[in-house]
Amino acid sequence: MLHNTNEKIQLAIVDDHPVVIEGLQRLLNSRDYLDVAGTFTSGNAFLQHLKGNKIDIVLLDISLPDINGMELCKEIKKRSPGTSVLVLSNHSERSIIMQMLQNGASGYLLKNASADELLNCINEALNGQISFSNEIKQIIARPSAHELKEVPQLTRREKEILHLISDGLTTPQIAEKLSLSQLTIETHRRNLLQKFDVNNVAALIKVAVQQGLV
Amino acid sequence: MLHNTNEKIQLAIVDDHPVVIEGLQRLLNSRDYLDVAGTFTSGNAFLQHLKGNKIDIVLLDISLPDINGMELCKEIKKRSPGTSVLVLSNHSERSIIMQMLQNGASGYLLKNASADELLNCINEALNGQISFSNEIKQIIARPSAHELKEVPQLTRREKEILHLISDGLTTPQIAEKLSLSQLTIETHRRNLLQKFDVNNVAALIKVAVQQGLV
DNA sequence: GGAAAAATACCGGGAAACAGGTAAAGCAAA
DNA sequence: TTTGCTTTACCTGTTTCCCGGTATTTTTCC
Repeated sequence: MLHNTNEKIQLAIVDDHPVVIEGLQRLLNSRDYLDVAGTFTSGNAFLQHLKGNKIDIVLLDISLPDINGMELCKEIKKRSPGTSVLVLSNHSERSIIMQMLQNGASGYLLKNASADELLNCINEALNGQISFSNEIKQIIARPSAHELKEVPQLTRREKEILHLISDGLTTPQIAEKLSLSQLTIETHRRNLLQKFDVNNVAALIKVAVQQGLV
Repeated sequence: MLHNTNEKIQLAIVDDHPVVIEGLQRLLNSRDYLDVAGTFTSGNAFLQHLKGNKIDIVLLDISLPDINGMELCKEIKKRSPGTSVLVLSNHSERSIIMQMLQNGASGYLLKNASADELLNCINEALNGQISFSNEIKQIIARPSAHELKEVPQLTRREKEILHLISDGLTTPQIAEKLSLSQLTIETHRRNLLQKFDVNNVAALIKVAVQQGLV
């Protein structure tokens, strides 16, 4: 995990604002254990670079001109699982932070984080750690009322049918699989829609996935 | 955040195994800044306790006899946002960890974590921090290939319609809202199903939510 | 300016889903 | 034993969705 002391950490920067890149370079070049191996203003350029070069950690903005930073993060982890992704962004929405984490980011800071905080997070991420700035930690630790909304209590059978619906099975298919009448499945569907107070399956599955039920 | 030195941290333990509770109590009672204010073998019992008592941090198992630990976590944060929830579980699946985080947990350790690690996480969580054991950090930092699956590239209109579908609007409703023909919406729906390689809206919305598209 | 992608719209048909209602059997808990 | 919940199943009717295909216009990009 931690590198030999005679071998510099290969770090890359991906941001669509050259001035941000320049500022980061100035800050990081003064650390003799870090080598700013490359800077990129587009996601595709960085992905190309990853093909022939090993990068230990990348400082990644989310808003990029070509690829969505969330997808880029995923692509980076797919192509080079050993590369740590540290998000450096102005987006402070909890849902974005959680999604970046879900997509494989090792850390997240806002662009207003201090230099010390950035370096600390870089070091922690290089040690295989999940690292956030304190500000991000407090955002994560404070879900909104919407995020804490209670889900209905489902019976065993309802859960089973909800899973099957979310897997894309139709009512006839579920009936066959469970050896039940299609009319039985229809009744269960109706009961699920009523419990979640939605009108159709799209809204049902959206809530169910968001709440971790499927 | 950090308490006065003359005031003990009120800590609670919720686990359905009395032997686990006892072991934790032995460990924690030796720390003079902690007060094990209560131990509970059921979620409801703890929620009752929360009504009249302030708890700074709770060590929470996920598998409980009455309430699902994920729902319990949500309920705790809803009723007492200032209470930190530190999950102590045998479940090491990344999806469970992420969902507990999403539901408001401030930290997560496996039950095989060392005493030092547990105490360290308790202290960090009390400082408003998100804290994990090193083992959990490595699980989070390593998403599976399934979790990194690429989502199709959607056009601007497709994204818009996908959002509306996930909000539960029907084809006629979307057509009216966007001032387009129902047949146009039908074509967009068909294209979305094809792009995601699914057969119906349930599977479509499931993937879209999981991938953070809606 | 041209090519390609995106967006719009159409057609017919059948299946699935939704909506409103009802009812009985089985199971679990008090 | 009783009560209440869960599960199963039925009925009719309407609406929506999915499936197979096609075509033209608009917009975007090279």
